[in-house]
Formats: sequence, structure tokens, C-alpha cells
Amino acid sequence: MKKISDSTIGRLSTYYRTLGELIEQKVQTVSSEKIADLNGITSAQVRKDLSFFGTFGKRGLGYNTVALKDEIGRILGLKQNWNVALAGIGNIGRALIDYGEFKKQGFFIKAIFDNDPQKVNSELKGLKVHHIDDVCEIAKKEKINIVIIAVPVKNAQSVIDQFIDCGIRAFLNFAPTSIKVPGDVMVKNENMSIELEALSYYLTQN
Amino acid sequence: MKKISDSTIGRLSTYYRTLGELIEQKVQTVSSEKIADLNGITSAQVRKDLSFFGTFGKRGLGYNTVALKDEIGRILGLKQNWNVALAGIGNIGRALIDYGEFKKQGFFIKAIFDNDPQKVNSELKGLKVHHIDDVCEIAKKEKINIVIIAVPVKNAQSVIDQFIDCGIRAFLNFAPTSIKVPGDVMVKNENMSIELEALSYYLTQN
DNA sequence: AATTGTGAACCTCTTCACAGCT
DNA sequence: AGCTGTGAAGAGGTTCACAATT
Repeated sequence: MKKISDSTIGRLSTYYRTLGELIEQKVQTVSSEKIADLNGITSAQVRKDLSFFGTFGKRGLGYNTVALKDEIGRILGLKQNWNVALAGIGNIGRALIDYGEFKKQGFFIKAIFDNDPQKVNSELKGLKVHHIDDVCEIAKKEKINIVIIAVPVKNAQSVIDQFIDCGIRAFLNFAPTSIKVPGDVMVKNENMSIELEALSYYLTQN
Repeated sequence: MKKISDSTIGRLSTYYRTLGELIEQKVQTVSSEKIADLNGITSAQVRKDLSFFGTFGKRGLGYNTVALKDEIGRILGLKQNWNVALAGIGNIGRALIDYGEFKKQGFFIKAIFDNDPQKVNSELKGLKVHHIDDVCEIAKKEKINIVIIAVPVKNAQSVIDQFIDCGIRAFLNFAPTSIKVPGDVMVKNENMSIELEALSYYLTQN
């Protein structure tokens, strides 16, 4: 299949959310123009993004909100639940366990890992904390698809390597460091300092 | 000044971090090739990014790590401390208060806001929790430059509007919703669901 | 000999603009 | 009449390739 850009995939996520809000408001039909306005982009962008995957609208009328949300959900793979593991239970890790937004989108944290002997075998939100060395066994048992990395920078690469060795291929990385992975593994970085530094740059310029 | 792309600014942040690590390892000189390798990009990209701001290297030799880190810090506005306010003390908000990475880069949380009467006037990590309606007074007193939005989606727009009215022009937004702001205000979105959904898409394709 | 700095080429993403459908 | 879907044009970002410098 033709390679779709990260930007397009990211925007599909925002359309998906927008459509959910419109459906809550009982809106049944929406134009690309309206979706664009709600997200601060152009209507041509919305139509082009969708055109990579099919034709979902009716000329002269627009899109059926429920049907389009359903299609985008299917495209993004949100019609299934994903089993997520969390590695590292510092401040960020603990916050993510309770983050309702994930569950709402079908991402369920099914296992927690840490390497601190004090924490291993304790319970957190009904989940037993496992030692990182038991990764393969637990990942298999819980059918883990995605791992959130919330460990210190110095451990991030080795922890990810351990998960890769057990067959995990998708990571959301909160450690502010660049990770090396094979071509068939995807790492998405969530680096809050980078965004803050962009704000710092902006304020310095203006 | 010529408009510099967000991607370039984002990469400068990563170079800044990379240089910090190299300096810790007592490395005194580094080539664009080495910086590129450590970040999984090309050396031409590194040189081009830097070229927008000046010439910092020596042909045949590379860059002095300390000097280059210093220059990038100056470009990004990291030579000063930034006073940050946090709006919303749910799971994410509380995690961010303790997030050491921010302080390390010169971003200091100086004020906390919430609208829950139960929380207002309580103390959190040595900071008094203020009601969001007192924004202007506190923002002025604490010389707030940047506000982190960690409130529920339904309040995000109105809270940001309140801060804008008090002269704040830079926001890091964790609420998964699109915010409308005037042209001279910058909002950087930190939306973890979008990244997870990109992983979902990737796993569905491959 | 090594590596920078940069114009030009290349590639990718966004916007335009309009034919075509409802 | 209104709005989609899309090829073509335009804008912007990345990589190439090489002269310049140490």
C-alpha cells in the first residue's frame, strides 16, 4: 500500500475526535469545510487526507458523521482493543495508568513493569508490578501489542531492546532520548521538553 | 527574521540534548555526521538547520561541543529561566509538577490553578493552589510566561481564553481538543492519544 | 584529509481550482 | 446550488554535491 504520511495519520486522529464531538451533538452530516474549521486547517486538506483511503462523502451534501467516524476508526485500527504495557512507574508512568483518555480509545494497560525490587510484586491499580526481566512471559500471556516507555533515559534503550526481543514492535517513548530500533519497529516519541523549548524559542523571537 | 520551520526548532532541541550528553562524556569536538547518527537523521540536515542561524563549525574539524550547545541554548531562549503555570491538577498535572526534566531545562512551575473549591487554597509541593479566576493577579505577580493546560477538554478553551486575557501568549496543551487562539498566541499540543493511534495504524498495516 | 556551509536539485506535502455528482 | 474528489500547481522541507576552509 502507498505510504501515507505521518501528518495525514495524525490528522485522521483529530478528525476522529471531532466527529465524536459532532455525533454527541446529534449532528448527522458535516462538510469538509466544517471539519477543517474545527481543526484550524483547510477543507482541501481534509478531503485529500480522506481520498487516500476511499471516497466517503456525497457531493453536494458532505459526510455522514457516524459513517465517517466508523471508517476512520477502521483505518486507524481502532475497531479492536489494544493491550498496552507500561514500563517504569515514576511520576509519568503513574499518571498514565489513570489516564482515562487511553481506555476511551481502546488502549488498555494490561501489565506494568519496573526494575526497582521495592516495587516489583507490589500492586498498582489492581495490576501486579512485574520485573522487567520477566517481559517475554508476561507480554505473551497478556498479548501485549504496544509498550509505553516511562523509564529514565539511561535505561530506555535497553528496556526497549528487551521488549523487541520478545516480539513487541510498537513503542510510545516518554524518555527524552533518541532510540535505535530495527526498521520494522515503530517508536513514537512524546517529549514534552521539545514542545516547551519551541515555546521558549517563540517567546524569544516575538 | 526569516521563518524557521517547526521541524528545525524541534531538531535543535534534540541536538541540544545530544550535545549535553557528549559534554558529559568529555567529548570536546563533534562532526555533523556524529550528531546526525545519534539522532537518526542526515548530516546535511544538521548543517542546514544550523546554517539558518549562523556558522558555528570549523571546516575539516567539526563543532566544539560546549560552544555549539551554548549557541543552540541561546537560539532557543534557554539562557533564561521561564516561569510556568500549571492549570489543572488531575493525574497529568500532578505528574508534571514533579517532572524533573522541566526544571533541568530552565522551566520552573511557579503557580498552580484549579477550579475545584476542594483543591483551591490547598498546598501542593510547596505551591498554593489558586482559583482560575485569580489568574491575572497571580500571573503578574509570578511573572508567568508559559502555561501548561492540563484541564478537562470541556474547560480547555475557556481557561486558555482567561490566560490570554491576562497577556499570556504561550501554552502547552494536554487537553485532547483543538484550541482557537489569536495569531500572536502559540499553542503546542501534547496529545498522547494521537501518537498511540499512529501506532495502532502502523500495527494494523504491518 | 576531513568536514563545513550552501546553492541547486529533489522530493513531499499542501493548496488551488474545477469537473462531476447529488 | 452545494460540496466532493482529484490532477496540477505551488510551497516548503530534505538531500545532494561540491567549493571553501582548516
